[in-house]
Amino acid sequence: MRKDSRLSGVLHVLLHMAETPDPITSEALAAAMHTNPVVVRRIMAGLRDKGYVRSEKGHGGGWTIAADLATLTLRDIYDALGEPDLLAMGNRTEMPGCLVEQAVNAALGDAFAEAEALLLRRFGEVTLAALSADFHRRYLARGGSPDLEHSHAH
Amino acid sequence: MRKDSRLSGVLHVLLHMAETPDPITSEALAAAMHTNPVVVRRIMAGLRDKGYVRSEKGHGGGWTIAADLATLTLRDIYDALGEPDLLAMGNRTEMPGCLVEQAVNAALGDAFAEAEALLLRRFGEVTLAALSADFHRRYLARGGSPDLEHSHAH
DNA sequence: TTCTCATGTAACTTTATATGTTGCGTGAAA
DNA sequence: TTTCACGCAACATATAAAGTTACATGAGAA
Repeated sequence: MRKDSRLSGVLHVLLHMAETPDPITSEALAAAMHTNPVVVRRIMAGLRDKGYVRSEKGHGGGWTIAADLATLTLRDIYDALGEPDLLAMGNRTEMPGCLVEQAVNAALGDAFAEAEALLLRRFGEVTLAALSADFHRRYLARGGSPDLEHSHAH
Repeated sequence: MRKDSRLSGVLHVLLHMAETPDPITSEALAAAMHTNPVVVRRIMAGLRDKGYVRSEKGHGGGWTIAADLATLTLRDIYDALGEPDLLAMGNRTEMPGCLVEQAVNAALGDAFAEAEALLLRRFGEVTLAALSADFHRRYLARGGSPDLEHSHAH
């Protein structure tokens, strides 16, 4: 299974948006992430529906943040993406008639459920404001020279 | 990404094998799991290499357990499968130059690492003997009638 | 009004991976 | 020597993320 990087991607985009009050176009965000504008719009659609971001068409249009980063958590973003699968493994069949498989499912299912709960709990503990603050810490630690530092020129 | 069910499948197979000292053919195991004999051989190959099971060719051949179920853990089986990915999500890029992405990776990476560690810890706590015992509990609870109970006739 | 910019969305392609299938070779027992 | 069963390579299928193309829509600029 190819790993799903939408959460990672959308957080990246949001933190960039947090650095400026001006709208940023899908194209600019896509360039920063080395991907396609349509991909950006696609992963942002869920966030727009939840009201976390706003999009404007036409000249001067683009994406802006529409929520308080101090209350938005990674969990909110994850949910807005449609709660994609967290685990790459699962039981072969749910609700099996075979008792052997029931025993296996019970043991694995418990572990899987715990891991998922742990992830969701962690997601719920991290606000976007905290993430942004961490970025600024790294920014200063790196010397604090101008935007070049967090640009994507490679 | 489609979910990986090899661990679930191989445990199912092992518990069936634990119910009899006689060798069981890939074909019989495949029938129990509603899959293909080649798939069974494929997921069993790693366990054979580790010495957890043995395979014999020819008449009366098939698979037998070659290890002590009381010391074999789900973690051992997981490792024998080649330690497949546990999580369906991951960071977009490892070692990014972008500080924003570094901050995102750090936050998500911590959560991911914790969840993986939790799963591996849980896997290490469950022996195949415990799994088998759980099956026998379920078997008795269900009335304990003959093999029909854990057969796969649907 | 007309042109340009930027999003919205559907449809298609690409890529990666688990799973399913076929075919043939090898060794062991009847 | 025939049959059984595994070993394994090669190919096919299914699914989902990611990338791409094309076109419609709406908003501001000229």
